[in-house]
Amino acid sequence: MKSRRVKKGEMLQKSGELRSRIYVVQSGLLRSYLIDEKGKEHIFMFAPEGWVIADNTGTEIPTTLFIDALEDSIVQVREKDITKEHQNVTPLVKRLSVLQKRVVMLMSSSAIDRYEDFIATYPNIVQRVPQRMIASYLGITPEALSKIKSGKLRNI
Amino acid sequence: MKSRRVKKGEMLQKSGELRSRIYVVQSGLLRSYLIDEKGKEHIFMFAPEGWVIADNTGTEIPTTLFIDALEDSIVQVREKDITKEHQNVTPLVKRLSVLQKRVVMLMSSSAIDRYEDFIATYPNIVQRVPQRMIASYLGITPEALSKIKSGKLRNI
DNA sequence: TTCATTTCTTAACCTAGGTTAATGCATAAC
DNA sequence: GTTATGCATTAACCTAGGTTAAGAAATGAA
Repeated sequence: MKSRRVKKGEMLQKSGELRSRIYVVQSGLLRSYLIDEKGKEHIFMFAPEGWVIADNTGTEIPTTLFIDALEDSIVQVREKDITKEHQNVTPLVKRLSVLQKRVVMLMSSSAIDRYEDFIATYPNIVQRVPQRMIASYLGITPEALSKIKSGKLRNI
Repeated sequence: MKSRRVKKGEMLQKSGELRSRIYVVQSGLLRSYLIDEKGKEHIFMFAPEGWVIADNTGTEIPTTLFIDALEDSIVQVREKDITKEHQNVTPLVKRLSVLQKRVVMLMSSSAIDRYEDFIATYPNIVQRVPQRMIASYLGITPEALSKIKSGKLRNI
């Protein structure tokens, strides 16, 4: 079980790769994100200590996400095909459940509600990453996030 | 392995239940959806022949979705805890990948692009369900979908 | 069949959030 | 130190998509 030191800003995976790995974060902070056709960056998830980050691992589908470090980090790298890890279905189901909630939020909640949910769910990430990345995770612009924080945008 | 006949409109699972099952659709069409705080319905997924539909199965998390039949259907009901089905990790990973794409689309694409992607991905579902359900799946109103179809809303 | 309910579309108007641009701060690079 | 680059905020303006409402078409119930 090898661990690896990653410097802030270092890229662990690029979109389009065929052999993706699973990264278990032991310390620090990683993120996965994509770049759309217009060149815009969208953060898919943050992974602080204890979290797992991966993308299509164990399928023939090429990766669509980039993974890099937002802080100096130590990560455990699992080369193994996720489908071969019989015992680890539960984290998969948990990730499904997290993703399901994310879809639901994106479909049914305003940016304000999503922001409040984000703060409640990831209270310790808010101070560790720039505002523009939180905006990116929420699916809004940094300007809109500023409006929300200053109360210029209000839920009815 | 028991199969069950379900009449159109019949409810298979209600939000809030603790023991959820896995439904494998053999014929017909199921959907899962949620109802938000404002009482609005949001379709989470459609499941035609061959698809699997489930919600937090194998976790302690209560279900958040309703599941019902949009057509008379025959479904295989699996009572078994999803985590116990060692060999079936691949469908889980595939569902993760589908959900991941859904999040990405909701974050980065216009309603028009999402509609076109929906048609390309699920060509045979479009004719089988009412427009308002497609709108609900896309995260827009039926009125907005009408605008899109009549060309009154256009991508730049 | 008839009446009622739901579905789809159109139109007028409205708003959450995007875009553009300017300004003040931080970092980082030299 | 100075200069440059990136970050956050604000403001003016814009637009995708929501809301409300009304009419036509389809579906269902009795």
